Parts: sequence; C-alpha cells; structure tokens
Amino acid sequence: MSAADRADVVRRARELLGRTIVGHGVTVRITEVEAYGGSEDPASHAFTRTPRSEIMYGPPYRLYVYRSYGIHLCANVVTGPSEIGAAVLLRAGEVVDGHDLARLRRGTPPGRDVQLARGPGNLAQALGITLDDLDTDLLAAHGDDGDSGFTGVRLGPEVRTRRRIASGPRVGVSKSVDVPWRFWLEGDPTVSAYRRSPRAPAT
DNA sequence: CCAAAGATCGTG
DNA sequence: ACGATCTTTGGG
Repeated sequence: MSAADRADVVRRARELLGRTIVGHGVTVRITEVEAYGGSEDPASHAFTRTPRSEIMYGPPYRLYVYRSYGIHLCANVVTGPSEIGAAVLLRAGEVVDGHDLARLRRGTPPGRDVQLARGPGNLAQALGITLDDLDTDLLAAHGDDGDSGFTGVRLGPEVRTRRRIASGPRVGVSKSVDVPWRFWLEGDPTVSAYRRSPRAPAT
C-alpha cells in the first residue's frame, strides 16, 4: 500500500463522519470511525488474505461484516481501491431516525438514546445488520418505493460537517498501537470511550 | 484435528 | 477485572 493509498483510506474515513447510514429502518449519523490499511496494516483483517478478508480486496463501498468475540457484529465500509484491502470500521453514531426500532433492538430504555449506537457492536445491532448484509452495495440506488419501507443498508449523501475532527489510536488493537487512525467528531456524546487492548505491548 | 485469539460489551 | 460465546485461522 502506497503513501497515496494510506492518505486515501484516511480521507475516506474522515469523509464518513457526519454522514448517515440507514440500516433496516434505523438511520444513524456516523460520529466515530477507524481506518484500516489493508495488507500492510498488521491490525487489519486484510493483513492476512483469507476467505473472510477477501471482500476487503473487492470493490469499494461494500459492507464488510464480521463477528467479534463470538458475540457482536461489526460493520465496515470497504474503501478500495480493489486489491488494496482498505476498510473503515464504523464505531459509533447518533440515531436520527427509527428510535423506537433501535431501542427495541438494543433493549435500552428511553432516555439512554446516546448509547443506542455507541461502540461498533452496538452500532451494528441498532442498524439491524447481520451477516446476511455482508457485501451489500452501500451506494446502490433505492427501489422506486421511496425511502419509507426500505429494508436494506445504504449510506446517505456526503456531508460537510461543521464539527472539528479529533484523532487518536484505535481501540482494542494489539498491533500498531501508535497509529492514530481513529477519528471522531470532537465533543460528540455518542463517541465511545477509548480502551487500549489488554494484549497491547507495554510501553 | 485442536487450540488460541479476537477491530466487544456489560457488570462487578 | 472478568466472563460470555463462536468463528476464523494457523499449527501439528
């Protein structure tokens, strides 16, 4: 992966901030993401090219879903270009539509909406994303029935966010711990807490 | 075949 | 600090 490719995945990660993603009737405004640098990033699933990570080497703006710790699902946007293996993990967001459905899926009481999509596992759950959604084209045009009743997963249009973007090390990774490829909207209450991997090398 | 690790989360 | 829970991966 060239320096230009690294700059690319970082730019795409930052461009996802403030953008909406709709998942099975719930809309979330993305507030926190992490960039993963493909075959040359030891922290990336694409570091070893296997059947699971193959999708990361495919065309951009497809959905990569994986099971984490046997319990949660995490949603990523493959950012391309093909054969690079770059992707962006969606870490947190603010539910802006479909609150009732999101609360139902998450089992959180009203008044705790800030945590509906805080953390990658929670975000995917709020959006109702499952492994069936793997490889969804996130930019495909909707059907002719308009937005109401749409049951798939799609990204909304790019936005120009007014918020400052902060950055820092990625959460939970045990390798390349120093790489500051986590990006979030500064001061947003839906951003998840930083947690260093327990397996990260001591400083 | 088996064992281990893991881009997490909630509770204690 | 710890346990839940399961798929993928790599070694023998």
